[in-house]
Amino acid sequence: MTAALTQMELTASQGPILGYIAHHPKPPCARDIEEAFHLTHPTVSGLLARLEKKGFIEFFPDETDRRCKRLRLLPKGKECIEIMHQTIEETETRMVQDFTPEEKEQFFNLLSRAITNMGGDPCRRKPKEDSNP
Amino acid sequence: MTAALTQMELTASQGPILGYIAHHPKPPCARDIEEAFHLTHPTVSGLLARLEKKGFIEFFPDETDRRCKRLRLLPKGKECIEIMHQTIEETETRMVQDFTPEEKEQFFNLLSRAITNMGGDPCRRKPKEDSNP
DNA sequence: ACATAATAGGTAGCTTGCTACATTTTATTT
DNA sequence: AAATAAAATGTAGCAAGCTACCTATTATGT
Repeated sequence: MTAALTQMELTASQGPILGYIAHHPKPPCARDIEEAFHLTHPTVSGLLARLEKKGFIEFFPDETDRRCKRLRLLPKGKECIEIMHQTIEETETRMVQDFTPEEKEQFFNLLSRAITNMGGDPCRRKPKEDSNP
Repeated sequence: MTAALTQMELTASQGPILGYIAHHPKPPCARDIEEAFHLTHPTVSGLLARLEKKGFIEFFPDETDRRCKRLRLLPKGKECIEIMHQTIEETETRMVQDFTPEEKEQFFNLLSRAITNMGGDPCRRKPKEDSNP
């Protein structure tokens, strides 16, 4: 994934930010990103400043709240989203390439429980079902 | 773990470096740490400089090779090792607290294979056997 | 209505990761 | 033996994480 991002002049941290903006129903503000990624606001500030400087995103003012700066992708940013999706699918497939369907099921269940035991978010997304059962 | 380290005035990166120095048969040099942790030499340089400044370690010259600076723990550094060991054991126990022995076995096997599939080091240490089987 | 709280964001300065380039010492080659 | 290559480390400068403190705006409480 990092290799794919590097080719697009993005870093491992910047890529997921673009993904978040792309999939958010309404244009998010910096605060939304802080919560989604569990980052502090100075960190997000810097990330967004660099994404703006490189022409992936732009800021625009919220209509009612003059404190918020809303975020949207520029065309250069939108181009990256599909490539990121492909890369995620390829990578996840490879990770469990030699697992049987039962092993996949077991693995994701046990891993989710271990993450929960450590106090983490279990997982954002369910693993894909096998297309040939 | 980070909480335990913070109490000792160590960061999450500095703690494992102390552990490595403590368990290395001979006093290591910066190069050994680069390889063990897959870090670049400027990163290691900075870490060691801060550990030295805070009095956890000291440098001393290699007897035959004037390029190397060997590393050893100072008393303040040695005190941290046992606390780190305890913390690791407590944390690992908690992670799989509600797993049956069979689930533990399965989990570590599947996780090792997934890591291998991603091109990583499978694991440095085997999970502990149950003491009451 | 006005004082106070909470919220969104900015800036400074630190640690830890990196790449790229320079220096010193040791090892190799011819 | 001299030239060259390899190895260990240093330094500069960037990205991305953090805490701590500041400003501007909005929301709340009396």
